[in-house]
Amino acid sequence: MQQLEELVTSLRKEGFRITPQRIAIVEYLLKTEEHPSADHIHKTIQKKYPMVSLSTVYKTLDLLKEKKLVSEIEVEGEARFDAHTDEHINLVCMNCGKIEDVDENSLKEIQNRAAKKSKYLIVKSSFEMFGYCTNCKSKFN
Amino acid sequence: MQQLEELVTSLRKEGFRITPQRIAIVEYLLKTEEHPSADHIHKTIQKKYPMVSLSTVYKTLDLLKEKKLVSEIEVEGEARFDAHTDEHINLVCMNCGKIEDVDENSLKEIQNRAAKKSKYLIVKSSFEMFGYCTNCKSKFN
DNA sequence: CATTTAATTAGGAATTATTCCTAATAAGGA
DNA sequence: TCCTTATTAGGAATAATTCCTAATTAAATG
Repeated sequence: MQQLEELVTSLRKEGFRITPQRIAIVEYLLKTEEHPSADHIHKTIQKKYPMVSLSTVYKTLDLLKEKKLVSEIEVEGEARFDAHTDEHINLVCMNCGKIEDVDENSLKEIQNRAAKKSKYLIVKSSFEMFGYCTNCKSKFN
Repeated sequence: MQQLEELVTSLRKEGFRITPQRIAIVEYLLKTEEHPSADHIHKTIQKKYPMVSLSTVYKTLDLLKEKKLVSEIEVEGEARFDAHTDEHINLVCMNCGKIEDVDENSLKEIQNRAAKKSKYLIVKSSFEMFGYCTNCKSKFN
């Protein structure tokens, strides 16, 4: 996801209104590496902007997903969001829930191969790995 | 997932009871290619065995997951199950919900690379691609 | 085969992430 | 500044999953 200014102007050009709620959400997503859930986003930005409702967070995330400005991954029945939209692997810690991104060049190639084999028209991919992060793995060996 | 008999004896050896409910669920999972949801499994086996409750389906799926006899993937807030437990790519049709498996040799290698880079201890992976299947894609071009 | 007992089940209630609904608000063009 | 209409807040509705408990039953034992 690009810079805040570019983003705002591009959304405005498409006829979307730039509200303080949207700015707060986008701003937070741009600077965090946490892969937050909707609820987490809501709680976090409420500290700074108390008047943001959870339903607005959901609605804004829908918009950003549609514009492909954020990507979504599902972890344990909960959606988590990320402004890193290139194809990458998400590593999910099964203990603390932390998610780390790992770049991997071959994903596009794999996607092409799968598309050819299956004859599906592929729109997006999601690569997840589950395990234990460096902090947590010592507890589970 | 192996044959029914092997499975049953291996579970029994571990002290689990072999109930008609569990047999029905395992039997169905072994023969279908549908990647059914818990609810779908429930509805399907109820035709043959009317006295199987949804909570038993959920509990049995938990057991099978723990024993790594089925794998789970999440699609649109719903878990779908598959007796195909080797690492593979799941192609999900965004129109009809059909899921197709595609084998891909390089997944293990990618997993190893990601583990090394991130220092995570990786337990399982999930590779999903979303798009339109051969039947549905003509409607969306 | 009858008895025992602990695992399993049915059924519904509780939980929880997400979506839906609507009146009130406010962004941005005129 | 005014007007139009997209957006929001807040809570109710929805739906998948988990939890709870009394009743059932698999299977070990004698």
